[in-house]
Amino acid sequence: MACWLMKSELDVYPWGQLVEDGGTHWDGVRNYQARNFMRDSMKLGDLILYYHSNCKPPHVAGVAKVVKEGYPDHTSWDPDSKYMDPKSNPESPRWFMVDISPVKEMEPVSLDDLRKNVSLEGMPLLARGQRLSVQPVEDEHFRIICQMGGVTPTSLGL
DNA sequence: GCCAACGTTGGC
DNA sequence: GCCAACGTTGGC
Repeated sequence: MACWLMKSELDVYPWGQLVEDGGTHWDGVRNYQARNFMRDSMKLGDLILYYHSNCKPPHVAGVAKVVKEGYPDHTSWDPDSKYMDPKSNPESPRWFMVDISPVKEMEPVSLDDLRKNVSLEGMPLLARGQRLSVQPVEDEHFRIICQMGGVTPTSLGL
């Protein structure tokens, strides 16, 4: 099983909304690297750190999991969607998404706390200038962040 | 609100 | 295929 981190802007789709909805399809990603992860790499049951960006402070808010593997993002050919891409269509979809569901809420772990933890050095999230909205997380880093948020990794099967 | 970083676009 | 211009992300 692989581990991931997904960013959501706090005022766009917060963790609480994911919990309320019971899950969601992760539409609207329009970056090739992120798309490739969702289309090719994310597998059923993979765990995800749910990260709130564009807020003070930015933080990890919970753990989610993949409940449906990559499939075409239909909003990419929906003329009413702000994510519409004229180069995508049902016959030749350009963009993909996965479905995720909440697993466990955690005590917020701020970006600053992540930066202070030397065990997390090398995490892509902490690299200068990075802005990938879907990114892989090493298992060990995942476990550490869970613990920082008061969640026991073994309770997640890690 | 600023701006650094970086991805994409499009002229050549 | 290069690269300047432009748009977006996202921390600060």
